[in-house]
Amino acid sequence: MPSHITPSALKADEAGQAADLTLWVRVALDVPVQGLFDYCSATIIPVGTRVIVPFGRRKLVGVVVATPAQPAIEPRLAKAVEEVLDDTPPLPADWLRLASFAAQYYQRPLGEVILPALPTALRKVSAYQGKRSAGGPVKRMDKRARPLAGSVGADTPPSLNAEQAAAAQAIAGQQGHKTIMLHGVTGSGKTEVYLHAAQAVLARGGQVLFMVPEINLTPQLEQSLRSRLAGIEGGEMLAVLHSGLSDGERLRAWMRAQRGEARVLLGTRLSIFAPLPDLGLIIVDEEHDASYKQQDGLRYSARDLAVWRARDRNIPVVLGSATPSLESWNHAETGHYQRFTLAQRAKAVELPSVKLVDTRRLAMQQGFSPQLVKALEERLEAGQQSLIFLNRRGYAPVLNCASCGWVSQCPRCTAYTVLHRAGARRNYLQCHHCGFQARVPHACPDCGDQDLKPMGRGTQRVEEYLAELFPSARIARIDADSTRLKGSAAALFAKVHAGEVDLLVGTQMVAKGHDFANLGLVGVLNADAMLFAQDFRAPERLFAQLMQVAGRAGRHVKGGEVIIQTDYPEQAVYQALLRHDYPGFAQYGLAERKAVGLPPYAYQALLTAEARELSSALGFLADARLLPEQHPLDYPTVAALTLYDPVPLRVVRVANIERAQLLVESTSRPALQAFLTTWSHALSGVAKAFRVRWNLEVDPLEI
DNA sequence: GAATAGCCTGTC
DNA sequence: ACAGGCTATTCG
Repeated sequence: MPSHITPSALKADEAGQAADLTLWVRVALDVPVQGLFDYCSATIIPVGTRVIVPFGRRKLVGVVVATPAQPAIEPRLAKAVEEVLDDTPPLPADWLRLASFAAQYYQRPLGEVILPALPTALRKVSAYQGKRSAGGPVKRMDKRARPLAGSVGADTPPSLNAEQAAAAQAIAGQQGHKTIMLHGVTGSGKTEVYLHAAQAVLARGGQVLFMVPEINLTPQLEQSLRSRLAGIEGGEMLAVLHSGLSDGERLRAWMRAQRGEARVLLGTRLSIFAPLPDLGLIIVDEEHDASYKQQDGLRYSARDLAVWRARDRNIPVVLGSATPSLESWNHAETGHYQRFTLAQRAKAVELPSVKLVDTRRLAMQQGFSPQLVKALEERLEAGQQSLIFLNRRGYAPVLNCASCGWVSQCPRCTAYTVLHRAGARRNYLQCHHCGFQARVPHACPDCGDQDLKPMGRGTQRVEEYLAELFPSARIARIDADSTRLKGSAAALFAKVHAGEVDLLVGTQMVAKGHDFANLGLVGVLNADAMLFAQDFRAPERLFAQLMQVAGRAGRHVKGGEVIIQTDYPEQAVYQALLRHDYPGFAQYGLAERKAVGLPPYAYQALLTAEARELSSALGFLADARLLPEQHPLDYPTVAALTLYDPVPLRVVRVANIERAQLLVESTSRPALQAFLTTWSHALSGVAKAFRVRWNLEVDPLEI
């Protein structure tokens, strides 16, 4: 891709031939139309520059991606660029390469990748034209720029143990591209390795991109990065980028990254699209985490793009996790990634012991086994904290009529409504798929019986039961409901850290990041529900989640303990957890995947259709499936390509929209890619006829 | 007969 | 996506 005007156009210009005076730019626009749009310009506009162009009856911000000698359309049909937005430097060539790779790989028009990747102010015409635009967003930002965050005391890096030092040195000394897997249990000190390696890269003038799954859950990381960087030299070297920022803050962080003022960018998945001219190292912490996968719009994997970007820029990338994805683990096993293992906990506290409680023949009380209750008592007496982990919020997952069997169903979704308690007389039923809320009926709507019973339990009910069991214990609940208000999550966590809580009930929110000093026991309820989710990745996710939640116990107290209640203690996942044996679990999981031809031994894409009628969604998918047979000449001959039967989604109706999907699979990634390119272009035509919305996801995480 | 919802087309 | 124009349809 040329980064300047082409020689032929320049020659013509010099020669002064009237016909050839015009310069041409090829512009990417955020419209769901395949292709790029050519405009003429009187001045040279470098590739990577944003421009305002007329498009139909409106104006749009676009990005110049090429400067062709001749337009692809009849020259007199082309319009002229209206305004060149040069308040930012042109987007760098490597950034454009990343965007066009993502567009190709995820089967999207280039403009639909490039423009949404920019801060909103940089892609809105109204930010540059009109009454409130004074000088454009960048000038306005620079004008009101104030010094960022007060100074932080520098801290001295702790010394590394032998394992940490080996990993840090390998990363720091790495010349050129390499993907390094850092496999280390919770508390083994991965963060220290990242920080050491990052410092080495900073010292030789590189920028570091540090990605985490969710930034709000790791405030400690931001703090330690800040204080560590303060020790290097003056100035504010850290920028933070995530979706929780306001538009202005986001623009600021983005500009500081592009201008090279920020030397370390700490961010969530979207930060993979930040321009970083001196990028020298990418770190992907908790690389297995599903948050790296964007779930709407361009469905990219920030982890996979990080590996691509690092290879493209010829720099190292570190993938860190206690429970790597099987995809990454397989790359390490086959030698594509270099693996470092941190086997010891850095602070010399041993791993918590894991116990499986076989619940098949036990008299359970409100979901609690006698063993778990006894263990809770003991920890209470010892003055230690306990955590009950349950991945189900609300009071009870369904309300049920004891006499006729009626269940509380969402009128808009094929799902139950969940019973929530919100104080006396304020209980309600809520659908966790569409948000629908209803009052709790006094009597069964079908038979009028007043005997309506909550079935099963969620965090609220567990909290209630614990209060009954241990009346003097101080209990807190942390889930999406109790942390809805801004600041309430931080307040709850602060109470736990301050030792004002004895028993903590929580969903996966408590599993990530937080380091509880006085936590001795973790009890896991209802883990089996996760194990038998239909998805083939369910055991992998369960293992990762339980490892993570288990890692909360005994980080500082001795004799940390994890009790998992299950009906299936013999399952490989639980057996591996007993031994803290991720490699064993991974080996087993990979063998299973290989035997049935699932990823990483096959590549997948998922076509999803949404329509008012299920028959339209299924009809669209059925026709889509027939396309390659009907037009064999258009399609590359793809060996080992399977298009499965269209099937309704497990939760088929959400908010009165019916959903179905079709899985495509191949043993060859290039073959699958070639097929998808032809196929996706043909799909829009079929979709129109069926009046469906559709989405094609490459490398889906859930199928 | 005009008001208006749905549908088709083009966007350099 | 979005705007514009076209047509089928409904209502006073």
